[in-house]
Amino acid sequence: MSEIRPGDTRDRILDAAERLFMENGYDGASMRQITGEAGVNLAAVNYHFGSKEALISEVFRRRLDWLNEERMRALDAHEAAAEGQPVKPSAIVDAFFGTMLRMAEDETLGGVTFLRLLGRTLGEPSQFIRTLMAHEYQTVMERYKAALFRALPEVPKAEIVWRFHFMLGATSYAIAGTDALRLVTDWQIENEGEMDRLENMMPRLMSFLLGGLRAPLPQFPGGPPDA
Amino acid sequence: MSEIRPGDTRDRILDAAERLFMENGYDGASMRQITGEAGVNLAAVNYHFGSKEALISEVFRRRLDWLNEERMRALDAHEAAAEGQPVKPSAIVDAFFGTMLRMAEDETLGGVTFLRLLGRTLGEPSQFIRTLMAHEYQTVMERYKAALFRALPEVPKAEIVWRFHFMLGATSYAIAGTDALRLVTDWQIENEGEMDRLENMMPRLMSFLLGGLRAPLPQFPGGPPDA
DNA sequence: TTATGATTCAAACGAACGTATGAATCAATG
DNA sequence: CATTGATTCATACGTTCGTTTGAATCATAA
Repeated sequence: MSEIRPGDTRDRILDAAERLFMENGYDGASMRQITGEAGVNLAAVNYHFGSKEALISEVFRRRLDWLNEERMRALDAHEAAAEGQPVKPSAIVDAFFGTMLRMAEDETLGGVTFLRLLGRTLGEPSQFIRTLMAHEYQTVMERYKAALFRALPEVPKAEIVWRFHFMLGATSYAIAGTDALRLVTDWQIENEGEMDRLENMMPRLMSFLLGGLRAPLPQFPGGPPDA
Repeated sequence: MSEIRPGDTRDRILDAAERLFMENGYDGASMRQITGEAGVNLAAVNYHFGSKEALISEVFRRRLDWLNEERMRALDAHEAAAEGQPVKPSAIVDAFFGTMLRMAEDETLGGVTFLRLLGRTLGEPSQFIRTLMAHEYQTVMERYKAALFRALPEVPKAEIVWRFHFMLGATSYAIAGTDALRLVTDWQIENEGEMDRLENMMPRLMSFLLGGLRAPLPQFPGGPPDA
Protein backbone atom coordinates (compact mmCIF):
# COMPACT_ATOMS: atom_id res chain seq x y z
CA MET A 1 0.00 0.00 0.00
CA SER A 2 2.47 2.65 -1.11
CA GLU A 3 -0.11 5.40 -1.06
CA ILE A 4 2.72 7.87 -0.73
CA ARG A 5 4.52 8.90 -3.90
CA PRO A 6 8.06 10.29 -3.98
CA GLY A 7 8.23 14.01 -3.39
CA ASP A 8 4.80 13.75 -1.91
CA THR A 9 5.88 14.97 1.50
CA ARG A 10 7.22 18.25 0.18
CA ASP A 11 4.00 18.98 -1.68
CA ARG A 12 1.77 17.95 1.19
CA ILE A 13 3.67 20.38 3.41
CA LEU A 14 3.47 23.18 0.87
CA ASP A 15 -0.27 22.69 0.40
CA ALA A 16 -0.99 22.61 4.11
CA ALA A 17 1.27 25.60 4.74
CA GLU A 18 -0.41 27.58 1.98
CA ARG A 19 -3.81 26.98 3.48
CA LEU A 20 -2.81 27.66 7.07
CA PHE A 21 -0.76 30.77 6.31
CA MET A 22 -3.80 32.05 4.46
CA GLU A 23 -6.07 31.31 7.39
CA ASN A 24 -3.91 32.36 10.33
CA GLY A 25 -1.06 34.45 8.97
CA TYR A 26 2.63 33.70 9.18
CA ASP A 27 3.07 33.89 12.94
CA GLY A 28 -0.35 32.39 13.56
CA ALA A 29 0.33 29.15 11.72
CA SER A 30 2.63 26.90 13.76
CA MET A 31 4.89 24.16 12.49
CA ARG A 32 2.89 21.65 14.50
CA GLN A 33 -0.35 22.74 12.84
CA ILE A 34 1.19 22.58 9.40
CA THR A 35 2.83 19.19 9.76
CA GLY A 36 -0.24 17.88 11.54
CA GLU A 37 -2.56 18.89 8.72
CA ALA A 38 -0.11 17.57 6.14
CA GLY A 39 0.06 14.24 7.96
CA VAL A 40 3.85 14.28 8.20
CA ASN A 41 6.34 14.38 11.03
CA LEU A 42 7.13 17.64 12.76
CA ALA A 43 10.77 17.48 11.73
CA ALA A 44 9.91 17.12 8.05
CA VAL A 45 9.73 20.87 7.42
CA ASN A 46 13.24 21.49 8.70
CA TYR A 47 14.50 18.46 6.83
CA HIS A 48 13.00 19.42 3.46
CA PHE A 49 13.10 23.21 3.63
CA GLY A 50 15.49 24.14 6.42
CA SER A 51 13.34 26.58 8.37
CA LYS A 52 9.90 28.15 8.61
CA GLU A 53 11.11 31.21 6.71
CA ALA A 54 12.44 29.05 3.90
CA LEU A 55 9.11 27.24 3.85
CA ILE A 56 6.98 30.29 3.25
CA SER A 57 9.50 31.52 0.70
CA GLU A 58 8.90 28.34 -1.25
CA VAL A 59 5.13 28.59 -0.79
CA PHE A 60 5.23 31.95 -2.57
CA ARG A 61 7.91 31.12 -5.08
CA ARG A 62 6.13 28.14 -6.64
CA ARG A 63 3.09 30.32 -7.40
CA LEU A 64 4.60 33.73 -8.03
CA ASP A 65 7.09 32.44 -10.57
CA TRP A 66 4.20 31.41 -12.78
CA LEU A 67 2.12 34.51 -12.05
CA ASN A 68 4.86 36.97 -12.84
CA GLU A 69 5.89 35.17 -16.02
CA GLU A 70 2.27 35.17 -17.10
CA ARG A 71 2.03 38.88 -16.38
CA MET A 72 5.04 39.48 -18.57
CA ARG A 73 3.56 37.35 -21.36
CA ALA A 74 0.23 39.17 -21.17
CA LEU A 75 1.89 42.56 -21.42
CA ASP A 76 4.12 41.35 -24.25
CA ALA A 77 1.04 40.24 -26.15
CA HIS A 78 -0.74 43.55 -25.70
CA GLU A 79 2.33 45.52 -26.73
CA ALA A 80 2.79 43.38 -29.81
CA ALA A 81 -0.85 43.89 -30.75
CA ALA A 82 -0.53 47.64 -30.26
CA GLU A 83 2.24 47.83 -32.87
CA GLY A 84 4.21 50.64 -31.29
CA GLN A 85 1.19 52.54 -29.99
CA PRO A 86 0.79 52.78 -26.21
CA VAL A 87 -1.20 49.92 -24.68
CA LYS A 88 -4.63 50.93 -23.40
CA PRO A 89 -4.86 51.36 -19.62
CA SER A 90 -7.66 48.83 -19.45
CA ALA A 91 -5.42 46.22 -21.08
CA ILE A 92 -2.58 46.96 -18.66
CA VAL A 93 -4.85 46.70 -15.66
CA ASP A 94 -6.28 43.45 -16.94
CA ALA A 95 -2.85 42.01 -17.64
CA PHE A 96 -1.73 42.73 -14.11
CA PHE A 97 -4.79 42.35 -11.90
CA GLY A 98 -6.93 40.22 -14.19
CA THR A 99 -4.18 37.65 -14.58
CA MET A 100 -3.89 37.43 -10.82
CA LEU A 101 -7.63 37.04 -10.31
CA ARG A 102 -7.90 34.37 -12.99
CA MET A 103 -5.45 32.24 -11.01
CA ALA A 104 -8.34 31.46 -8.71
CA GLU A 105 -10.03 29.42 -11.42
CA ASP A 106 -7.12 27.01 -11.74
CA GLU A 107 -6.73 24.77 -8.72
CA THR A 108 -3.30 23.59 -9.89
CA LEU A 109 -2.09 27.17 -9.50
CA GLY A 110 -3.25 27.39 -5.92
CA GLY A 111 -6.76 28.52 -6.70
CA VAL A 112 -8.65 30.67 -4.28
CA THR A 113 -6.43 29.66 -1.38
CA PHE A 114 -3.24 31.14 -2.74
CA LEU A 115 -5.04 34.21 -3.97
CA ARG A 116 -6.37 34.96 -0.51
CA LEU A 117 -2.94 34.30 0.96
CA LEU A 118 -1.43 36.75 -1.47
CA GLY A 119 -3.99 39.39 -0.61
CA ARG A 120 -3.47 39.00 3.09
CA THR A 121 0.30 38.99 2.79
CA LEU A 122 0.55 42.51 1.41
CA GLY A 123 -0.56 43.65 4.85
CA GLU A 124 1.76 41.41 6.83
CA PRO A 125 3.94 43.30 9.30
CA SER A 126 6.91 40.91 9.22
CA GLN A 127 10.00 42.56 7.79
CA PHE A 128 11.13 39.26 6.33
CA ILE A 129 7.96 38.80 4.30
CA ARG A 130 8.06 42.35 3.04
CA THR A 131 11.57 41.84 1.72
CA LEU A 132 10.55 38.58 0.08
CA MET A 133 7.61 40.21 -1.69
CA ALA A 134 9.59 43.20 -2.83
CA HIS A 135 12.20 40.94 -4.40
CA GLU A 136 9.64 38.74 -6.15
CA TYR A 137 7.85 41.69 -7.70
CA GLN A 138 10.66 44.03 -8.60
CA THR A 139 11.16 43.28 -12.27
CA VAL A 140 7.49 42.97 -13.14
CA MET A 141 6.64 46.19 -11.39
CA GLU A 142 9.14 48.20 -13.39
CA ARG A 143 7.67 46.91 -16.65
CA TYR A 144 4.15 47.82 -15.65
CA LYS A 145 5.06 51.22 -14.36
CA ALA A 146 6.74 52.02 -17.67
CA ALA A 147 3.72 50.77 -19.61
CA LEU A 148 1.37 52.97 -17.59
CA PHE A 149 3.61 56.01 -18.04
CA ARG A 150 3.37 55.50 -21.80
CA ALA A 151 -0.38 54.85 -21.72
CA LEU A 152 -1.16 57.97 -19.68
CA PRO A 153 1.34 60.62 -20.82
CA GLU A 154 -0.83 63.47 -19.57
CA VAL A 155 -0.87 62.13 -16.01
CA PRO A 156 2.13 62.99 -13.77
CA LYS A 157 4.25 59.95 -13.03
CA ALA A 158 3.96 60.40 -9.29
CA GLU A 159 0.20 60.33 -9.65
CA ILE A 160 0.35 57.06 -11.58
CA VAL A 161 2.54 55.41 -8.96
CA TRP A 162 0.15 56.45 -6.24
CA ARG A 163 -2.81 55.10 -8.15
CA PHE A 164 -1.04 51.83 -8.72
CA HIS A 165 -0.58 51.70 -4.97
CA PHE A 166 -4.29 52.32 -4.41
CA MET A 167 -5.22 49.66 -6.94
CA LEU A 168 -3.00 47.16 -5.17
CA GLY A 169 -4.65 47.97 -1.87
CA ALA A 170 -8.18 47.65 -3.16
CA THR A 171 -7.35 44.36 -4.83
CA SER A 172 -5.46 42.77 -1.98
CA TYR A 173 -8.15 43.66 0.51
CA ALA A 174 -10.85 42.34 -1.78
CA ILE A 175 -9.21 39.01 -2.48
CA ALA A 176 -8.03 38.52 1.09
CA GLY A 177 -11.72 38.25 1.83
CA THR A 178 -10.90 38.93 5.44
CA ASP A 179 -14.21 40.61 6.04
CA ALA A 180 -12.63 42.57 8.84
CA LEU A 181 -15.79 44.59 8.59
CA ARG A 182 -18.13 41.82 7.70
CA LEU A 183 -21.02 44.18 8.07
CA VAL A 184 -20.17 46.08 4.93
CA THR A 185 -21.18 43.12 2.92
CA ASP A 186 -23.01 41.00 5.43
CA TRP A 187 -26.24 40.72 3.56
CA GLN A 188 -26.42 38.97 0.22
CA ILE A 189 -22.93 37.60 -0.12
CA GLU A 190 -22.75 35.14 2.69
CA ASN A 191 -24.41 32.21 1.00
CA GLU A 192 -22.14 32.32 -2.01
CA GLY A 193 -19.23 29.93 -2.33
CA GLU A 194 -15.72 31.25 -2.68
CA MET A 195 -15.68 30.83 -6.43
CA ASP A 196 -19.02 32.54 -7.00
CA ARG A 197 -17.84 35.35 -4.82
CA LEU A 198 -14.72 35.83 -6.93
CA GLU A 199 -16.51 35.51 -10.27
CA ASN A 200 -18.96 38.21 -9.32
CA MET A 201 -16.24 40.35 -7.84
CA MET A 202 -13.88 40.35 -10.78
CA PRO A 203 -15.79 42.59 -13.24
CA ARG A 204 -16.78 44.88 -10.40
CA LEU A 205 -13.22 45.29 -9.21
CA MET A 206 -11.97 45.93 -12.74
CA SER A 207 -14.47 48.72 -13.26
CA PHE A 208 -13.55 50.24 -9.94
CA LEU A 209 -9.81 50.11 -10.59
CA LEU A 210 -10.15 51.67 -14.05
CA GLY A 211 -12.44 54.35 -12.71
CA GLY A 212 -9.88 55.23 -10.09
CA LEU A 213 -6.96 55.12 -12.48
CA ARG A 214 -8.67 57.49 -14.90
CA ALA A 215 -10.18 59.82 -12.31
CA PRO A 216 -9.75 63.59 -12.71
CA LEU A 217 -6.47 64.82 -11.26
CA PRO A 218 -6.67 66.00 -7.66
CA GLN A 219 -6.62 69.66 -6.66
CA PHE A 220 -3.92 70.34 -4.08
CA PRO A 221 -4.79 72.97 -1.48
CA GLY A 222 -1.34 74.61 -1.67
CA GLY A 223 -0.68 74.09 -5.35
CA PRO A 224 0.88 71.02 -7.02
CA PRO A 225 3.57 69.37 -4.85
CA ASP A 226 6.12 69.30 -7.69
CA ALA A 227 5.71 72.94 -8.72
CA MET B 1 9.93 64.50 42.67
CA SER B 2 6.53 63.13 41.74
CA GLU B 3 7.29 63.08 38.04
CA ILE B 4 4.55 60.52 37.60
CA ARG B 5 1.02 61.82 37.52
CA PRO B 6 -2.03 59.71 38.46
CA GLY B 7 -3.34 57.60 35.61
CA ASP B 8 -0.03 58.11 33.92
CA THR B 9 0.79 54.41 33.82
CA ARG B 10 -2.35 53.53 31.87
CA ASP B 11 -1.67 56.17 29.25
CA ARG B 12 2.00 55.31 28.95
CA ILE B 13 1.02 51.71 28.28
CA LEU B 14 -1.64 52.67 25.74
CA ASP B 15 0.76 54.94 23.85
CA ALA B 16 3.51 52.35 23.73
CA ALA B 17 1.07 49.61 22.73
CA GLU B 18 -0.38 51.77 19.97
CA ARG B 19 3.05 52.36 18.51
CA LEU B 20 4.27 48.77 18.80
CA PHE B 21 1.07 47.19 17.50
CA MET B 22 1.38 49.52 14.55
CA GLU B 23 4.97 48.51 13.97
CA ASN B 24 4.86 44.77 14.60
CA GLY B 25 1.23 43.71 14.56
CA TYR B 26 -0.76 42.20 17.39
CA ASP B 27 1.13 38.93 17.74
CA GLY B 28 4.43 40.59 16.94
CA ALA B 29 4.32 43.06 19.81
CA SER B 30 5.03 41.32 23.12
CA MET B 31 4.01 42.41 26.56
CA ARG B 32 7.66 42.75 27.51
CA GLN B 33 8.31 45.08 24.60
CA ILE B 34 5.28 47.19 25.42
CA THR B 35 5.91 47.52 29.13
CA GLY B 36 9.62 48.04 28.47
CA GLU B 37 8.99 50.91 26.09
CA ALA B 38 6.40 52.38 28.43
CA GLY B 39 8.86 52.19 31.31
CA VAL B 40 6.47 50.28 33.55
CA ASN B 41 6.49 46.87 35.17
CA LEU B 42 5.56 43.83 33.12
CA ALA B 43 2.60 43.05 35.36
CA ALA B 44 1.12 46.52 34.91
CA VAL B 45 -0.80 45.59 31.76
CA ASN B 46 -2.63 42.74 33.43
CA TYR B 47 -3.26 44.86 36.49
CA HIS B 48 -4.73 47.83 34.62
CA PHE B 49 -6.38 46.12 31.67
CA GLY B 50 -6.68 42.44 32.51
CA SER B 51 -5.16 40.89 29.42
CA LYS B 52 -3.44 41.62 26.13
CA GLU B 53 -6.74 41.33 24.28
CA ALA B 54 -8.37 43.84 26.60
CA LEU B 55 -5.38 46.13 26.06
CA ILE B 56 -5.70 46.32 22.30
CA SER B 57 -9.45 46.72 22.66
CA GLU B 58 -8.82 49.82 24.72
CA VAL B 59 -6.16 51.05 22.29
CA PHE B 60 -8.80 51.07 19.56
CA ARG B 61 -11.71 52.21 21.66
CA ARG B 62 -10.16 55.43 22.88
CA ARG B 63 -9.58 56.52 19.26
CA LEU B 64 -12.49 54.95 17.40
CA ASP B 65 -15.09 56.38 19.74
CA TRP B 66 -14.07 59.85 18.67
CA LEU B 67 -13.63 58.94 15.01
CA ASN B 68 -17.02 57.33 14.65
CA GLU B 69 -18.81 60.13 16.48
CA GLU B 70 -17.08 62.63 14.23
CA ARG B 71 -18.15 60.63 11.19
CA MET B 72 -21.72 60.79 12.38
CA ARG B 73 -21.48 64.54 12.99
CA ALA B 74 -19.97 65.13 9.54
CA LEU B 75 -22.75 63.21 7.83
CA ASP B 76 -25.38 64.95 9.94
CA ALA B 77 -24.00 68.29 8.85
CA HIS B 78 -24.04 67.39 5.18
CA GLU B 79 -27.57 66.04 5.39
CA ALA B 80 -28.76 69.16 7.17
CA ALA B 81 -27.16 71.35 4.50
CA ALA B 82 -28.75 69.28 1.74
CA GLU B 83 -32.23 70.04 3.07
CA GLY B 84 -33.84 66.75 2.13
CA GLN B 85 -31.92 66.30 -1.11
CA PRO B 86 -29.49 63.34 -1.28
CA VAL B 87 -25.99 64.20 -0.10
CA LYS B 88 -23.40 64.29 -2.88
CA PRO B 89 -21.16 61.21 -3.11
CA SER B 90 -18.06 63.37 -2.76
CA ALA B 91 -19.36 64.72 0.53
CA ILE B 92 -20.10 61.24 1.82
CA VAL B 93 -16.67 59.96 0.88
CA ASP B 94 -15.06 62.95 2.51
CA ALA B 95 -17.10 62.55 5.68
CA PHE B 96 -16.03 58.94 6.03
CA PHE B 97 -12.50 58.72 4.64
CA GLY B 98 -11.52 62.36 4.88
CA THR B 99 -12.43 62.50 8.55
CA MET B 100 -10.24 59.48 9.16
CA LEU B 101 -7.28 60.90 7.27
CA ARG B 102 -7.53 64.23 9.03
CA MET B 103 -7.01 62.43 12.36
CA ALA B 104 -3.35 62.23 11.39
CA GLU B 105 -2.96 65.97 11.80
CA ASP B 106 -3.99 65.92 15.44
CA GLU B 107 -1.44 64.27 17.67
CA THR B 108 -3.88 64.15 20.59
CA LEU B 109 -6.04 61.81 18.50
CA GLY B 110 -3.21 59.39 17.87
CA GLY B 111 -1.87 61.12 14.81
CA VAL B 112 -0.11 59.17 12.12
CA THR B 113 0.64 56.29 14.46
CA PHE B 114 -2.95 55.34 15.11
CA LEU B 115 -3.89 55.87 11.49
CA ARG B 116 -1.24 53.43 10.33
CA LEU B 117 -2.31 50.98 13.01
CA LEU B 118 -5.89 51.22 11.80
CA GLY B 119 -4.87 50.60 8.22
CA ARG B 120 -2.80 47.61 9.10
CA THR B 121 -5.46 46.16 11.35
CA LEU B 122 -8.04 45.71 8.62
CA GLY B 123 -5.77 43.00 7.26
CA GLU B 124 -5.07 41.28 10.57
CA PRO B 125 -5.83 37.57 10.55
CA SER B 126 -6.79 37.27 14.22
CA GLN B 127 -10.43 36.35 14.66
CA PHE B 128 -10.59 38.33 17.86
CA ILE B 129 -9.52 41.56 16.19
CA ARG B 130 -11.95 41.07 13.34
CA THR B 131 -14.82 40.75 15.77
CA LEU B 132 -13.68 43.84 17.64
CA MET B 133 -13.54 45.92 14.45
CA ALA B 134 -16.89 44.73 13.20
CA HIS B 135 -18.54 45.70 16.46
CA GLU B 136 -16.91 49.15 16.56
CA TYR B 137 -18.00 49.98 13.03
CA GLN B 138 -21.47 48.49 12.80
CA THR B 139 -23.68 51.49 13.45
CA VAL B 140 -21.63 53.96 11.44
CA MET B 141 -21.47 51.63 8.49
CA GLU B 142 -25.22 51.29 8.27
CA ARG B 143 -25.63 55.06 8.19
CA TYR B 144 -23.12 55.47 5.40
CA LYS B 145 -24.47 52.63 3.32
CA ALA B 146 -27.93 54.20 3.48
CA ALA B 147 -26.54 57.60 2.52
CA LEU B 148 -24.76 56.15 -0.50
CA PHE B 149 -27.88 54.29 -1.61
CA ARG B 150 -29.74 57.58 -1.60
CA ALA B 151 -26.94 59.45 -3.32
CA LEU B 152 -26.60 56.90 -6.14
CA PRO B 153 -30.12 55.63 -6.84
CA GLU B 154 -29.20 54.43 -10.32
CA VAL B 155 -26.43 52.15 -9.03
CA PRO B 156 -27.46 48.69 -7.75
CA LYS B 157 -27.05 48.40 -4.00
CA ALA B 158 -24.82 45.36 -4.27
CA GLU B 159 -22.51 47.36 -6.49
CA ILE B 160 -22.30 50.17 -3.95
CA VAL B 161 -21.44 47.77 -1.15
CA TRP B 162 -18.67 46.25 -3.23
CA ARG B 163 -17.27 49.64 -4.07
CA PHE B 164 -17.31 50.64 -0.43
CA HIS B 165 -15.30 47.51 0.19
CA PHE B 166 -12.79 48.47 -2.48
CA MET B 167 -12.50 51.99 -1.11
CA LEU B 168 -11.78 50.61 2.34
CA GLY B 169 -9.06 48.39 0.93
CA ALA B 170 -7.36 51.14 -1.03
CA THR B 171 -7.45 53.43 1.96
CA SER B 172 -6.25 50.96 4.57
CA TYR B 173 -3.38 49.83 2.41
CA ALA B 174 -2.40 53.40 1.68
CA ILE B 175 -2.41 54.60 5.27
CA ALA B 176 -0.80 51.43 6.60
CA GLY B 177 2.21 52.58 4.63
CA THR B 178 3.55 49.07 4.87
CA ASP B 179 5.35 49.37 1.58
CA ALA B 180 5.10 45.63 1.14
CA LEU B 181 6.14 46.42 -2.39
CA ARG B 182 8.39 49.31 -1.67
CA LEU B 183 9.44 49.34 -5.27
CA VAL B 184 6.13 50.72 -6.43
CA THR B 185 6.92 53.97 -4.77
CA ASP B 186 10.59 53.65 -4.03
CA TRP B 187 11.70 56.71 -5.86
CA GLN B 188 10.62 60.17 -4.80
CA ILE B 189 8.73 59.46 -1.65
CA GLU B 190 11.39 58.14 0.63
CA ASN B 191 12.77 61.44 1.83
CA GLU B 192 9.40 62.74 2.84
CA GLY B 193 8.35 62.71 6.46
CA GLU B 194 5.24 60.84 7.52
CA MET B 195 3.14 63.96 7.62
CA ASP B 196 4.24 65.21 4.21
CA ARG B 197 3.50 61.79 2.82
CA LEU B 198 -0.04 61.88 4.18
CA GLU B 199 -0.72 65.46 3.13
CA ASN B 200 0.25 64.71 -0.42
CA MET B 201 -1.62 61.44 -0.41
CA MET B 202 -4.95 62.74 0.82
CA PRO B 203 -6.16 64.63 -2.27
CA ARG B 204 -4.82 61.88 -4.50
CA LEU B 205 -6.64 59.17 -2.60
CA MET B 206 -9.87 61.13 -2.59
CA SER B 207 -9.79 61.55 -6.36
CA PHE B 208 -9.06 57.87 -6.79
CA LEU B 209 -11.88 56.78 -4.48
CA LEU B 210 -14.42 59.02 -6.15
CA GLY B 211 -13.32 57.89 -9.60
CA GLY B 212 -13.80 54.29 -8.57
CA LEU B 213 -17.13 54.94 -6.87
CA ARG B 214 -18.54 56.66 -9.96
CA ALA B 215 -17.01 54.34 -12.54
CA PRO B 216 -19.24 52.91 -15.31
CA LEU B 217 -21.08 49.80 -14.20
CA PRO B 218 -19.31 46.52 -15.03
CA GLN B 219 -20.39 44.24 -17.82
CA PHE B 220 -20.93 40.70 -16.56
CA PRO B 221 -20.00 37.90 -19.00
CA GLY B 222 -23.12 35.87 -18.25
CA GLY B 223 -25.54 38.72 -17.66
CA PRO B 224 -26.17 40.62 -14.41
CA PRO B 225 -25.94 38.35 -11.34
CA ASP B 226 -29.28 39.53 -9.94
CA ALA B 227 -31.28 39.06 -13.14
C1' DT C 1 1.13 58.17 63.32
C1' DT C 2 -1.17 54.41 62.01
C1' DA C 3 -4.27 51.95 59.14
C1' DT C 4 -6.04 51.04 54.46
C1' DG C 5 -6.53 50.46 49.78
C1' DA C 6 -4.23 51.14 45.38
C1' DT C 7 -0.30 50.35 42.80
C1' DT C 8 4.30 48.60 41.64
C1' DC C 9 7.73 45.19 41.86
C1' DA C 10 10.81 40.89 41.13
C1' DA C 11 10.12 36.38 40.32
C1' DA C 12 8.08 32.41 38.71
C1' DC C 13 4.49 29.43 36.15
C1' DG C 14 2.94 26.42 32.46
C1' DA C 15 2.28 26.42 27.64
C1' DA C 16 3.68 26.89 22.98
C1' DC C 17 7.06 28.01 19.80
C1' DG C 18 11.01 26.78 16.08
C1' DT C 19 14.69 23.80 15.85
C1' DA C 20 18.00 19.88 16.58
C1' DT C 21 19.28 15.05 17.47
C1' DG C 22 20.05 10.19 16.86
C1' DA C 23 17.83 5.98 16.15
C1' DA C 24 14.50 3.50 13.09
C1' DT C 25 12.79 2.63 8.61
C1' DC C 26 12.66 2.67 3.73
C1' DA C 27 14.22 2.14 -1.31
C1' DA C 28 17.70 1.17 -4.38
C1' DT C 29 22.25 -0.88 -5.74
C1' DG C 30 26.23 -4.04 -5.53
C1' DC D 1 21.62 -10.68 1.09
C1' DA D 2 24.30 -6.85 2.60
C1' DT D 3 25.18 -1.97 2.18
C1' DT D 4 24.34 2.69 1.55
C1' DG D 5 22.00 7.05 1.37
C1' DA D 6 17.61 9.23 1.89
C1' DT D 7 13.76 9.87 4.66
C1' DT D 8 10.78 9.43 8.74
C1' DC D 9 10.18 9.16 13.56
C1' DA D 10 9.76 10.10 18.73
C1' DT D 11 11.75 13.03 21.74
C1' DA D 12 14.04 16.75 23.74
C1' DC D 13 16.34 21.45 23.88
C1' DG D 14 16.37 26.29 24.79
C1' DT D 15 13.54 30.46 24.25
C1' DT D 16 9.78 33.33 24.51
C1' DC D 17 5.16 34.01 25.33
C1' DG D 18 0.95 35.82 28.41
C1' DT D 19 -0.28 35.47 32.93
C1' DT D 20 -0.09 34.97 38.07
C1' DT D 21 1.58 35.59 42.72
C1' DG D 22 2.72 37.65 47.10
C1' DA D 23 5.54 40.87 49.06
C1' DA D 24 7.05 45.81 48.91
C1' DT D 25 5.89 50.52 48.26
C1' DC D 26 3.05 54.45 47.80
C1' DA D 27 -0.77 57.87 48.78
C1' DT D 28 -4.53 59.10 51.60
C1' DA D 29 -7.42 59.73 55.51
C1' DA D 30 -8.75 58.61 60.20
